[in-house]
Amino acid sequence: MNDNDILSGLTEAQRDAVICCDGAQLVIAGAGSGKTRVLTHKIAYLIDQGFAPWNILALTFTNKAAAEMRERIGRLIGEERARMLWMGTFHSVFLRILRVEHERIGYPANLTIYDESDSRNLLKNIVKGLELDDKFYKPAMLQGRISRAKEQLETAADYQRNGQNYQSDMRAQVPQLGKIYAIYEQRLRTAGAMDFDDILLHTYLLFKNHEDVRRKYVERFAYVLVDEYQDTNFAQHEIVWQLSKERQRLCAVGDDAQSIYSFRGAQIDNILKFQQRYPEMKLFKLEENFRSTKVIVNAANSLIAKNNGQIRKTLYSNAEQGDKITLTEMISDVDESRTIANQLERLRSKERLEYSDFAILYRTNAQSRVFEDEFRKQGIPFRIYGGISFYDRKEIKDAIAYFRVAVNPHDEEALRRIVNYPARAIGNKTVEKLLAAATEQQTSLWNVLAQPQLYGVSLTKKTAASVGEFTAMMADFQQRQQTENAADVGFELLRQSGVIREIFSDTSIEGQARQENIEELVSGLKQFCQQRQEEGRSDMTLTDYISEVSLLSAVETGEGDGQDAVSLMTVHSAKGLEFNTVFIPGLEEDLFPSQMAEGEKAIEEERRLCYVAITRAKRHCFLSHANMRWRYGNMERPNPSRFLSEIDPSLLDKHSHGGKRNAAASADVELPWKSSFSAKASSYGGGGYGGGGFGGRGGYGGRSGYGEGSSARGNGWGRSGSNNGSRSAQQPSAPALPPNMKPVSQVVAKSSGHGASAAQASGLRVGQHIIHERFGRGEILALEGSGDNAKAKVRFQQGGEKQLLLKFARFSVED
DNA sequence: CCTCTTAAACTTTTT
DNA sequence: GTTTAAGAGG
Repeated sequence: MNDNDILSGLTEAQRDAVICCDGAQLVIAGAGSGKTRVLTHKIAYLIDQGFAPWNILALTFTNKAAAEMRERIGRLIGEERARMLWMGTFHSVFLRILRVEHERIGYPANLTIYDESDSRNLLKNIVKGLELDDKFYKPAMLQGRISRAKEQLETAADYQRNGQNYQSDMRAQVPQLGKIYAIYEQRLRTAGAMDFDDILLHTYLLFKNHEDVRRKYVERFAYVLVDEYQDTNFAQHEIVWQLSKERQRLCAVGDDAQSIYSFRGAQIDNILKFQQRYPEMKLFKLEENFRSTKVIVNAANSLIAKNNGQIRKTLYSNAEQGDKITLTEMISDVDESRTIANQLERLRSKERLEYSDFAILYRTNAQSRVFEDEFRKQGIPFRIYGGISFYDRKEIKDAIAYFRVAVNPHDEEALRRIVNYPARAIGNKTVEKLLAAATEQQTSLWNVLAQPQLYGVSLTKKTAASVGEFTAMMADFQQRQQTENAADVGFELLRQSGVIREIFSDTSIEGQARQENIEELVSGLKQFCQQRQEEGRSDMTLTDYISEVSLLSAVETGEGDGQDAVSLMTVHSAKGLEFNTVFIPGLEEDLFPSQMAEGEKAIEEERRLCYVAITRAKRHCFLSHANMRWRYGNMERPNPSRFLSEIDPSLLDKHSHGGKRNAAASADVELPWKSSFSAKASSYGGGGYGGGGFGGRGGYGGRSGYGEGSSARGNGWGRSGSNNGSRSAQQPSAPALPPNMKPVSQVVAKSSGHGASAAQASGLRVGQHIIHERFGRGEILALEGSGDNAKAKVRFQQGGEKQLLLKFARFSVED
């Protein structure tokens, strides 16, 4: 391997960034500009220049990114050498270091990691112990505030010293937070556990308080590379500085336009601060996008241009112009999923694409549901990324908790989880008693459990026997796991503890799923050991396994990437990926941008998120928004996202479906393209996307019959008057309502929202006969709900019983 | 001490 | 609509 091989195939801009190895460099790499290519080739180049692989530290944001980079580097310089690189996420690399240097920070080498739910449990427990009101001291909120402090490298002592924190805690109605933080920190320490933020905080403190240790790692890491620098938080920024300040052999790669993690403490201006901190640094910009068509790049540019304060750069594409971006207005979320499925199939056969060329990128995981249903119905293979992770399942958490206790018995959260699972007569009361003693005497729950009498806890004979048996078993495994491999100990532990018996005695459907999960976990253990054996490594104890598994994210856990399937994932998970065709549904206010996004800064982040979504597409991009969406068990009528009107309209091809917002909801927003759609939209009208949709979730969408031909069409929701004149061009056949056929919604609308019952609001009563526009004659069986949710249960002469949402249902009362 | 029922909260993104 | 937590009863 020589320079030419490494440098050939790079553009001039890329090559410049690769071969500059003196002093700090900041590479601003636009979406699709070959960022990973620069990083991998640069590492190969460094090794070619004489750097040893084990002297190079490359930090990424996700394990997946690290694995992919390692593989690509392996192809350049050979796998063996690639394996020797220090490459991984901030958390995994520094956890590894903390284990080695544990004595310096007063932690055991076998420290375990608390995930968010562990942390939250602990906080809940602390709040309870302090007898504070958990209405004000909400665990999730406390966790957020403590996390933010840790990201700012503030220890509990620092936190309490800083008066501003107290002010802010007073305002948030949690004046005791400083105390809680201090106790939290102490309890973590007693448990030999760290939360995610601690990994960074303690790394920082380690380097800060132990200059010799810092020097050791400065020596080791002759060259430091950081991917996705825009996603680093303050702690990460500082640690990088600790490691690179003398030699400044540092290369940071990032794109401020793709910063989407500020909610988690990422500071976009770390990139700006980078220039101040490393004044000699050289700036490189990669502005040519090699991924997407001109249309897609320009559309993304037009959107992101609405943001202030970014590093100036102009992303451009030399690829073909490409098709316009399709923007479709959908009737409902179900209509949206169906339409997208159809668009997908049409494009797939037209361009002979694979399913894996497609991705559905949504804002929230909850949105995956409708697509799941629809794709299953149509037989479209799909794969959902994220959501409930494998490691979030109860049975897996339980099993892992056993592993954690075998590794680190003081791990309180894990211990509490398993001490009475499977049931072994160590009930809540006993645990409470033991825990109280442990907290009071500043020791771990395990210590008290192992020697209750020593800590002044008296137990009944029976309980004491159970406790003794349990602690003896776990103590045995704590010994064994130090020498035996993870697969053997892990399985034996699950068997001996009774977990296997417990899981496999349940033969219900759910029970079988749990069995499969446990089997998968065990085979994962085996794989873990086998792989390391093949690599000639000796680190395959449960400790090694646990520390790896605790830092995996949902997106990274599943396999089956080889299957030909459509990818369903959140925009966040899609960062760094690319697809031939991308669908972005749910572009609606309060969804994308999220309703949680308050203030201009938050909106800008949502806009960057949308930018990320669009730039995942290589050739085709479909945007859509629905006029009705089922959320939290309610039907909502969202407005189109502001982002849609921010994209250069000349790059959009706008379509609309029949169903329209009703008068009440549509008066406010006038879509810019409302008046323009006409001819093109009709091509969508013909299919089967007609009206379809009355009443509850079960009723609308495919189930109760869309595609009933023309009768259903044009009879969508509340197309009454004020809405749109232009529509008539498309649907001239929309009949005027018969005089007596008033949508009840008009009645309901007046009195809704004040808890008026269905009966009160509509003036309807049980037993009345009605004539429904589509379902015909029927009798009201029941009225329920109130306001917008008022529903009537109606039995129709043809078509059986249906739930009608009075707000939308169109019928008349039979005289 | 366990299990079943009912109430409540909560749904943005993740190392 | 969903999952999770607390309460009552066995």
